[in-house]
Amino acid sequence: MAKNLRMKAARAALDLSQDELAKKVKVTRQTISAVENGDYNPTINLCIDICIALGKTLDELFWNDGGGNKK
Amino acid sequence: MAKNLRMKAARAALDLSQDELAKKVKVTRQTISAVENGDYNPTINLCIDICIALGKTLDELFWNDGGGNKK
DNA sequence: AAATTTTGTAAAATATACTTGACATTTTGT
DNA sequence: ACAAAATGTCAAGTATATTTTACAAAATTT
Repeated sequence: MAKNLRMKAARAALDLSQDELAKKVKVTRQTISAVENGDYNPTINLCIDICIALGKTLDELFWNDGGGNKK
Repeated sequence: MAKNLRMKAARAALDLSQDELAKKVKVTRQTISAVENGDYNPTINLCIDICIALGKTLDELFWNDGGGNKK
C-alpha cells in the first residue's frame, strides 16, 4: 500500500514524534506508524483526530490515497 | 451519534437508493444505512469510495463530523 | 388500497482495526 | 564512535467494522 507522505510531512512540520502524535490522538505509536506506512486502513474518526492534531483537513492528508475499499 | 445528512443529500441528488450505492461501493446496504445514520465509524477507504461514487470529496461529506475517536 | 421498493434495525458470524509488549534498525545529538 | 531517541515490525490478544440472514416500518408507484 501507499505511504502517507503528506501526513509524515505535516507531523514533521510541527516537530512531533510518532509517539507524541499518538498521545495527542490517543492511539498507540504503532498505529501512527502503520497509518504513515500505509499498512492499513484507519477509521475515519482516527483520520479526523489526526487531522485536527496536525492542523490539516481530510482532503489535505487523506484524499487521493487511491480508495479501492480493501476486503 | 450524528447522522450524515450531507451524504444522504448527495446520494439523493444522484437518485441512488442505499442499495444501489452499496453495490457501487461493494459493501452491503446495511453498511450504507449505518454510515448515513451515524451508527458507526467507517474506514477511510470506504469513505473515499463513497465520495468517489457520489462525486464529492472527504471534506465535503465527512469533515466536521465531530472527530473524537471512540474507543 | 394493494403491491413494490426503500429503509431501519437486530442477532450471530467473520474480517480487520487497534493494543500490548518486545526487539531490531535507523536516525539524531554529543 | 557512542548513547539516546525515533522508527519499523512482529506475534498474540481485544475491540469493532462489516457481512449475512431476516423481518418490520415507511415511502413510492400503480
